[in-house]
Amino acid sequence: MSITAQDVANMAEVSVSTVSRVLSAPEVVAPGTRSRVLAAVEKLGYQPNRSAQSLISGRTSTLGLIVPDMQNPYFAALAKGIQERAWESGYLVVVADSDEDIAREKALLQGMNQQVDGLLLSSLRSDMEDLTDLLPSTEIVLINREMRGIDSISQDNIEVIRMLTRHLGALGHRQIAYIGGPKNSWSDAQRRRGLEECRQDNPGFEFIDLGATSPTQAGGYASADFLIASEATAVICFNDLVAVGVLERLRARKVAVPEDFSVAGIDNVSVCNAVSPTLTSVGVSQQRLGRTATELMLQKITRRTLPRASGRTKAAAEKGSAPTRNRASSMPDTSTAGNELELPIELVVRDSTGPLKAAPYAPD
Amino acid sequence: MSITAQDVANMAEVSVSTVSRVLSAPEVVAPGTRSRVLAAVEKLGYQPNRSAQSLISGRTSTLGLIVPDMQNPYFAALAKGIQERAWESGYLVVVADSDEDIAREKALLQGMNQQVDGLLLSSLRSDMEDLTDLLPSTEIVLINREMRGIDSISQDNIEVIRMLTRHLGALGHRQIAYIGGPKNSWSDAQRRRGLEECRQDNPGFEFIDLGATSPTQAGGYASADFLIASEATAVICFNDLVAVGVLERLRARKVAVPEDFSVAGIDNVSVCNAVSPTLTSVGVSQQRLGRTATELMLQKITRRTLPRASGRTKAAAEKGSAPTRNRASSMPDTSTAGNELELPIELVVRDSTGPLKAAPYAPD
DNA sequence: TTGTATGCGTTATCAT
DNA sequence: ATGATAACGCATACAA
Repeated sequence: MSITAQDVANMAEVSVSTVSRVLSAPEVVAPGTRSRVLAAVEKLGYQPNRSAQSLISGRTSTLGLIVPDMQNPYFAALAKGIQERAWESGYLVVVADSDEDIAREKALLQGMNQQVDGLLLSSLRSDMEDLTDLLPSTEIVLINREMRGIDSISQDNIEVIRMLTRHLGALGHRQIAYIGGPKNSWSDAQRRRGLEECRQDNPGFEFIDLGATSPTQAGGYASADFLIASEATAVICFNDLVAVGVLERLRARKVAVPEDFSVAGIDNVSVCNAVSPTLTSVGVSQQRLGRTATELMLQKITRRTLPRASGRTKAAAEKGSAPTRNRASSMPDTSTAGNELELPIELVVRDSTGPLKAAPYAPD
Repeated sequence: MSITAQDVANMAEVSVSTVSRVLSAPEVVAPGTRSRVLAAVEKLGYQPNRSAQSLISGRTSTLGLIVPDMQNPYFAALAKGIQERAWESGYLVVVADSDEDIAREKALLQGMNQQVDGLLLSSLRSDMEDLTDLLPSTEIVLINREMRGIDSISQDNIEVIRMLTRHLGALGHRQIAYIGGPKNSWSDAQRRRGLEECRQDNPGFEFIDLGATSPTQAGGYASADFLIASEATAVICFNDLVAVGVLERLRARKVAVPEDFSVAGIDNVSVCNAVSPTLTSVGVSQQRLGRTATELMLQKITRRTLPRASGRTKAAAEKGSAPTRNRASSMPDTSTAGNELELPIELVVRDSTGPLKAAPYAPD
């Protein structure tokens, strides 16, 4: 840490400015001196002090990511994709876990805000206001949540429901239940919109609302009994974790899957292959989603030319370029303008869904 | 970002130094001015520029974490614990994923080194040399790997094997197989030592080496056939992911668990509850391990009084205080000196292990 | 108790 | 093409 540009300058017998130039604009310095400096850099193992660079440039080469739960495989995969893409562009990623706690989320937002060039926010529960406060100071990209005026990229949850409905319909199911997620979840709201659309498009179908549950295995476990008690022959779960919980409870109650019920999850996380029966699921690759979100963030950051001597605080808030809205979708999107990013939604059919055999489960 | 201490100073009609003092040593400034400054800070929403602070102090309030795979639930949980504990002390955590790639790991080591106050390295595969190069410039804590001269904290893998052996032995098993992990894995080496110890302590037992595999579900899937072909009635898997793969393959081959084989995993990650049969496993809580490692790291960092105007590069390398070695163990540890940290190892028995019913699986 | 001045390591501006 | 010098925002030794 203690070896500075001055040390290099001494060894190469040049000034610090030349050292700096060799690293930032090599072509402008004479080949002779350049190689001399480079040699010194190499020998001393000099690496510019990032803090000093940041102090001048106002940029940290660091991105922030806030997720509700790192242990949830969905967010783990997302984080992996983000970190990967960021690293390719020389960015580090600070990952923070709000533990599904909205107060903690706000604190993280505040705490990370100034130390990163941009904030990637995944499925957060915070209000609009909390975000708009930060907006002038930090670039923000929302993942799986859309708010007007803020860039975002999300899975097309309506299409997700459509695909699942079509799949289950093709298997003969007409009574389809839905186990929902947290009430303030944007994804859940979208999925319910999808259900509504499907209800109207498919008069022969019945969609049964099994209410909300926590987006975990435990939540699914607790909801499975509602499913058994319902008229449904198939169920769509808020996410794969919930679906796993449902499978577990169904097994405990000796209900066969997919013979008695077809169970489908959403997101297609890795655990789908680990459970038995393996779980049918649909979604975009989280890693790709993460990469794409990061891509967008990097564009925003590098596009922005930072004013060396800018106006006062409030001036920055006014720059408000028309925010781009992006949607990961398998269908052409009809939204406003800007760069549309499309990610393919994959439906992966596994053992937990099958043809409608008979009447739904009825205990003897 | 653009509001500085000068702005606050102007509003409070004091000098910048007073502003700085109010925040760092409030008791040394007159109550009147103090509240005046505080009011201005509040009103302006002033937050000190971290880069400027870092430039002076040489510390970044950031920790680095390198894991081989964030998607592996083991490392996800570990990262969660680390992030949590770090946040409590005002530290952010940069998480990087080497994707099991040793070259990438080296690059990450290099790249993060200077931007963090300390590096938490989990199960890395790098050579000793690569680390000792960094040692003078960064504090390092190894997790689940021990190297002389470097602080580390790990699960007591020998005890882990002992507990599993005792458990399986109590169920009547005498032929126990082991499916190992990566060849250069420190954990795997420890576990094999544990097996060796058990072999000597339990003359009636036979331990069967089923070789190495990748530490994934796929690895377990591929190894299960060796298990079936062996004399074993029970198997200990390198980790839970491998165990899940084994279960899957056994199911595919219509081998009943635990009737025909008892299957045990190591680490007790969350997926143990999701599979069927639920998986018996043993290990320390990853989150606690992460917290403890971070605790140690924070102690190292804050203990170190950084010399404002220090000697040259090499001088720092000489400080070499006797490194502490820590081990998470359920038994008192007899290693050298310093702070011994003990974490309880939990054995969680689930459905995948059971009493030896009859002869091991033999196809009709 | 408070203000002035200096320096942290780097980049950018201006001379030369 | 290169070197001196001035910021960047903050903390601190020293002066008052």
